[in-house]
Formats: sequence, structure tokens, C-alpha cells
Amino acid sequence: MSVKPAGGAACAHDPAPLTRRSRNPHGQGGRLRAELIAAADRILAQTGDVEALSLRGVAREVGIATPSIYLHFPDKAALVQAVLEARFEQLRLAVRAAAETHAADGPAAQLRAGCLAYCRFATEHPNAYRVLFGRRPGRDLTLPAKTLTPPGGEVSPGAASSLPVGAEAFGFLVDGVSRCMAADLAPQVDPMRIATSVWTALHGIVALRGSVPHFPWPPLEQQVDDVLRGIVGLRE
Amino acid sequence: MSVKPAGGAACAHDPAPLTRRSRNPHGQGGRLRAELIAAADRILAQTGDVEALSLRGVAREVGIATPSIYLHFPDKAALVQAVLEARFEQLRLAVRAAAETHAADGPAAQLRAGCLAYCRFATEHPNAYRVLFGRRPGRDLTLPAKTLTPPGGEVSPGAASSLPVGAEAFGFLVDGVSRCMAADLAPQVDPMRIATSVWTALHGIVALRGSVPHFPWPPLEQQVDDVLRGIVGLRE
DNA sequence: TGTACATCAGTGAACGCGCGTTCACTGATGTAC
DNA sequence: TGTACATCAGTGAACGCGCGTTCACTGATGTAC
Repeated sequence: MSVKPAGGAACAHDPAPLTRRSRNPHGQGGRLRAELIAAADRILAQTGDVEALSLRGVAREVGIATPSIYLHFPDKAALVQAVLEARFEQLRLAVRAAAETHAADGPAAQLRAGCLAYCRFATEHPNAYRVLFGRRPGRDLTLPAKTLTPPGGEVSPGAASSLPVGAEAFGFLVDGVSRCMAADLAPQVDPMRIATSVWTALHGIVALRGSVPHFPWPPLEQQVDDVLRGIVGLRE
Repeated sequence: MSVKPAGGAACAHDPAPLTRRSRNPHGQGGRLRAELIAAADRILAQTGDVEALSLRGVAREVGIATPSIYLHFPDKAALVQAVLEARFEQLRLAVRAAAETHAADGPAAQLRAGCLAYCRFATEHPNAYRVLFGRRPGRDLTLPAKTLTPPGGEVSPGAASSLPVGAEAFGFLVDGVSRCMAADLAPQVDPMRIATSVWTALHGIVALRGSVPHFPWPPLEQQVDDVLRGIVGLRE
């Protein structure tokens, strides 16, 4: 007595729905929207490829008919954009939480905690990170603009308006670097310039780990500390 | 009198061939192989997406019927692999040429030239670079193993055997760092560890430029010099 | 020198597939009277 | 309290498309006799 999908004889057009979802009550149709984002996020976490995401695959994962997606998103790009926004928000929250947790430990420890949180998000969710920062830009998908005015920032309004949501996390980084300089824990140089090089260094550390996993990578903490010493100039 | 593709009435199945290629003479069939690699390379340079490359697109670009590709490659993966090998070779040659050109200028200048050549290749061919180092690994495509034994290397044979061809370029990097240390231009630390952090730093510098082009990036040379000072410890 | 034949480079049509999207429809839940 | 109706959440079938790959075929070039 094997458990079979409801429906018995499978429809030839779309594969048999593995589990038939129960319909949402009136006024709660919006729930499906969240389920769709979560399902697409799950699929992207496995493939890491935005282009390879298919609406039919998402519908299969959720257990609905494909056209039902159009009740909540006008097209595929809108669904993908919603997923990216959700992931950027997760990254932002992870970095902020780490920084707040170490607020009492001094600017250097706080900066280190934020950097490590960024790297851990990337290494623990490599495909999600790739989707956020490994895309070629200007293709079908663009992210919504959010304001970014980093302290001491040289970001022109025009440039900032097209920055991804993750730019807020970059603001944390500039802040952290500035505080270390203010506390005389690091040489006083343009914090924006230093933060930029820290960001690229961290990105390189985690991105190459994802692309060349068989390389004998040193411990993440060691590389991050090397960056904080070498680029920011943190003593200790 | 507009110039029309030969054939007049277009076939409905494959789009009309825009230019009809003249057939290769006997014994020269291999020429098409090179043309196919070049065409696929051209397409990838525009899209930067290995998954989005299609045999039909390549055939269109070259001006042949799609099945002709199978005379030279057993399947799509083989063609893509050939393209990647060609691109890796270009990167390797670019870095080596830069290093050789500056051989007489001392180890520091030579290392700097190699690093800049690596970054220039990446920024001048962003999509090609993305194809080489931005892929998620272990998907359908894997690169052929080539031996890598960097001086002072800690790369185990098992790990090295799965490294991409570009690993030879990494060998140049370890060499360059070692020579700077030997000439007492930089602190004597494990050159493999330093070279690894330089590689990730350079990768971050160029990869993020490709993914977030609207960011107010500082000049490439400045960031590279910051890395050589901060990570390698080059004085001056 | 002529001719039958083999080889080589490449073609045209077709296959089955998964895709995004559209369309007319269903059927349960709530609401006005 | 009963009932006609509107709303809401979701469905099933179909569309046209581009894809990788297979198959039997073509037609020019070279070669053996």
C-alpha cells in the first residue's frame, strides 16, 4: 500500500502534483505569495542560478498549478526580484545582529563580528550569495533603489540610486571602519576607501571559496583577520 | 536592391542562415572546430552565462547547420569545455607575458605587473572572467586536471588534481611573492598563505566591479597597490 | 586520360522536452436582501 | 431563516517557442585502376 499522489492517473501535461495543497481561506490569499517566495528561495539555494529558476518548478515545489503564480506576481521577473529582496534583507539583518551583539566589545571587535557575519552568510548560503552578488547586472533583473549615504561617502545620488539593497550593509562597514579610526585603533585614512577594499577583499574570500571549493583554503577567520590587519591597519 | 540571405524563402525550422559559409576543403574539416570555439567564445563574452549558451546560437553565429557541430564535439558540454580551456590559456598567457616583460625591473615590479595583468584581463573581459571563476562548480562541467606544484606549496596531489587550469597562473603568484620575500622586499611569511590572500583580494576587486558596476570604484591600480602593501607587506 | 568509387564536410527535417504565458473555467466562501 | 449573487483562490488545457540531439541524406573532392 504505497502512498500515491492524489489523482491517480497522472496528467500528461504538468507532472502529477505530489502533495495537493489545501486552499487558503478568503482574505488569506496573500499567504500563497509568501509560500512562492520561500519555494523559489529554496530552489535557488540549490541551483544558485537565477536563469535556471522556472515558474513551473516553483509551482511544483509549492503544489499548485503554474498559472496560480500569476495571481500574486505579474511575471517571472517579479517573483525573482521578490526573492532577491528577501535574501538581501536576511544578509542585512545577519550583519546588523552581529554588530549589535558586539556593540559593547569595542569598535574593532564589532567590525570583526560584522565582517565575519557577512562571510558566514556567504559560506553558509553559497548559492544565495552567488545569486545576490554573482549576477551579471543590467540583464532582465534589476533591484529596487534604496537610499545610501555612507558617512564620508563619495557616492553620487545618481550612482546610489542604482545600488542594490545590500548597500545598507556596506553602510555598516563604513561606519565600523570610521569608529575604529576615531578610537585610534587604525590609521586615519579615508574610511570609504578602506571600507571599499575591505568589501572587495571579503567578497573575494567567500566568492572564490564557492567557485573553487577544492582549493586548500585557510580558515575563514584567519583570512578575515589578515584583511583587518593589512587593509584597515588594525593593530593586535 | 537589398542584400538578402541566400535561399530566399526562409525555412521555418531553423532561421535563415545570414551568411552561407563556404565548405572547407578535404582534410581541413578541423578548421570548423576552431571557428566553433571562437563563435561560442564571442557569445559567452556577451552573455557571460554558460547555461544560456545554445548550440543553435553558435551554429547561427558561424553560419552552419546545427548538427554540423556534432562532427567536432560529442555534445554541448564538450564545446563549452573547449571554450573554457581556451579562455584559461589566454589568462595564463596574459599573466606570464606581463611577468616576463617586467623580469628586469625587480621582483616587486614583476609581481605588481602580474597582478595588474590578471585584473586587466578580468575587467576587460568581464563575462569571460565570470565564466571562468563565477561558475558554481560540480555542475555538468568540470575542467581537465593539470598538475600544480607551487613552490612551498601545501596543495595535496588529490586537491591539485581537481584544480582548474588557471591554477598555473596561481603558481606564478606564489613564485612572485616568494621572490619578493627572498629579496627582502616583504616580511618572510608563508608565501602560499600570502599568495592565497592576494588571489582572493584580486578576485574580489574585479568580480565586484563586474557585479556592481555602478559603485564608485577607485582606480584599479590603487586597489591593487593597497593589496600589495597591506597583504604582501611590500614597502614603498 | 577516363571513370567508378570512397571519403569527407556538411545539411534538412524531425523527435520530444520544458518553458512562460493566456484563457475560459470551477467551486468554495461570504454577503445583501 | 432562506436564497440569489458576488467575490475570491485556484485550475486545466492549450499556445508558440527554443532547445539538444538523431537520422538519413547530399554533393564536392580526392583516389585506384
